[in-house]
Amino acid sequence: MSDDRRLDVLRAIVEDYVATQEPVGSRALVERHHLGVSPATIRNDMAVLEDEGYLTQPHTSAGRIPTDKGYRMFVDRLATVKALSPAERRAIERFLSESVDVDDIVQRSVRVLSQLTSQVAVVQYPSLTRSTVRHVEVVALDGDRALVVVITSSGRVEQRTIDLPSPLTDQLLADLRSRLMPVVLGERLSEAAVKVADLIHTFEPVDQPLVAAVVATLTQTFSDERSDARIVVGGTSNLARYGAEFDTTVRPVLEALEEQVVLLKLLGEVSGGVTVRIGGETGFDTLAGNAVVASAYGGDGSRATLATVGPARMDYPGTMAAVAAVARYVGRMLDDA
Amino acid sequence: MSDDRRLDVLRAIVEDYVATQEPVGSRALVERHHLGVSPATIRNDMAVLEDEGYLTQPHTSAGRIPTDKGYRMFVDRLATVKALSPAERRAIERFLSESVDVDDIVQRSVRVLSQLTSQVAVVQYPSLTRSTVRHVEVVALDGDRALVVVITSSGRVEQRTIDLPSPLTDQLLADLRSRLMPVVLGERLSEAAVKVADLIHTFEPVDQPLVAAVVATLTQTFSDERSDARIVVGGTSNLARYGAEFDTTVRPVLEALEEQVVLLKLLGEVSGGVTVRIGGETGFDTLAGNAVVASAYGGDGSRATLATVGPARMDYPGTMAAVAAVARYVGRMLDDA
DNA sequence: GCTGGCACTCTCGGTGCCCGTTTGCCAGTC
DNA sequence: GACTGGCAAACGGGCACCGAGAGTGCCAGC
Repeated sequence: MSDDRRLDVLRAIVEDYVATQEPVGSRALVERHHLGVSPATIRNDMAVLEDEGYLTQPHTSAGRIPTDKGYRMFVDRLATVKALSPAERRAIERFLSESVDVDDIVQRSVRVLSQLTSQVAVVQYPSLTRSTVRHVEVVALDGDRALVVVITSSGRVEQRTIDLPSPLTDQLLADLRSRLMPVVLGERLSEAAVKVADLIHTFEPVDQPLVAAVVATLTQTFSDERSDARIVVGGTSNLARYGAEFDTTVRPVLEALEEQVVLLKLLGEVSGGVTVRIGGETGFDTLAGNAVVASAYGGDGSRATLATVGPARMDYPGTMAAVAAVARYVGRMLDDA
Repeated sequence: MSDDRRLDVLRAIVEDYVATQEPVGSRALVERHHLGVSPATIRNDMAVLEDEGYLTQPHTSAGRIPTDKGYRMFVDRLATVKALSPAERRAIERFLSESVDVDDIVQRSVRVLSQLTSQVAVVQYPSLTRSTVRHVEVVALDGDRALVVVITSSGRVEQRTIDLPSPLTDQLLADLRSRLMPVVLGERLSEAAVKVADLIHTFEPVDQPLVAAVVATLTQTFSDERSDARIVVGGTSNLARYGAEFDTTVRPVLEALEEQVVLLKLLGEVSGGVTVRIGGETGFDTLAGNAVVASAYGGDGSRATLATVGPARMDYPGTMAAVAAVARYVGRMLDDA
């Protein structure tokens, strides 16, 4: 028996099932694909594929549908890459290039990604930790309070209000500014957090408590993971395409998408290019029947992740192409900015 | 025939229908509420209420369900105010008080509001236009670019990158800073936008193009509506409680919630305290069968709106109480900060 | 190794039936 | 005049039943 044909059969089943969303039988298969053999032969292949765990049948006398393992095989070895159309590329590029700031880039990415894939899109804000310090500002507020603002190379602005142990004099404020900037400018956030700590001892003992308060806040801001934790979700109305039972399929996904923890984990384990995780591979039982297509984006200054979440029975080549394309454009935009 | 009893009947029907989600018949009604009359009498009342447009029946031999007009009457004249339990109040207060910044406050508000009401919650960012300028910063970037940062009394930070006609010298930068701040500090954004424009002429003619560029960006930032347009949506998984048909009830709502335009309109027309809009009153056909409970929050410095969206058959007293309470706490927090 | 044929299984849609609920109406009562 | 009890009629939900259709597994034959 030819192994090649069996794989062809698996590919054909995945493609047909994705297209029709209905279990595919041996006859329909030979009719739609010119496999050159009879349904009976296909049935034998199917039986083997089922034994090996690539296929399953909903009930005894129905066609086969792929298992998670089947999809995995399809993605790894059977799918042919599908490039986006030039029109789609242009649309992505044009839409994203109208962004006015980082918030806007993220918003637009979510939108374009969900529209392109008809799935739920998830985009993480550009990472702070790998980016560098572009500016630090300390602003005196009323009373014994101050505002610390950090601006990073990725264009993000983080601010914190602090309660000071004593009032901030103009003199000290100027001092702080002039000494802070040279130390941290251009440093990676992790470096800056260290360097700024050394600064305390260069001030007069009287001022040290106050400086320490400012420095503590800065350190906290520099090493804050929260901006990584900012994740935007869009396209949830695409969940309607599930068509099927609401409570068993859509609801768990909606709930998962509202859990920061889940989102972070889904996006966190992506290192390089386009990664696909199917069903149990996501690490969440509630996402059974679903798959996540993710990709890192951006260079050192803004590295983070974006992804789509959709039914396991999705158009993998198309989705992967869309995710890759959006990741590429978003990365380019952020690194240019 | 007693008008009072008819209204009691309407109230009872709304309450029962909200609780059971099933059409309520005359017998069930007399059993559950001690109305002191027989089912037959109730039937007569029901017939009148139906004639007047407060009730309808899904089909000939089923119980009655309230119409939008029926809910409206219930909300306006029949609902008894339901206060939140002390435990709930404390929970809201504690959870919100842990917020570290404005982003966080908004996030937490959405969360607490959706959990409290088991509905979809929508919270608009505090308005910029009514708040005042706390700080303005101009930062020189590489080349001929600069970053303008505006910090407002409501704690929001807005930043813009600008391409300058000529390089920004240290001297000019210092000049800009020292002259900008006194002019705009404490001014309302709308005022500041005007005042800052007058500033151009106080600079040397050579510098004016560059200053003009900065001022233009500032003006734009001051009068930018975009931050009003930032709206966070949460609790969409509560839509699962609709139980019913997905495509006809849940999908339109999900789609509406992804449309900024719709959200803005829903939140925009709320002036004072808690406002309820039922079915067609929302102005969107796609929200038929749903109701929006909204409230403005915050004082002059941060005025904006939050709301919940849920099925018209909702627990109005409870939802209204929750919306009012969250609005109160959020407003307090923002005005303190 | 592939094929056609055949018996078997299972789902799905349609039909008919019964049951319970609720209504509307009417005649009777306080 | 307002309320009540009784009663026929309407209607949906649930259930069993049936036949059609699709698909499988297996086997004997090429």
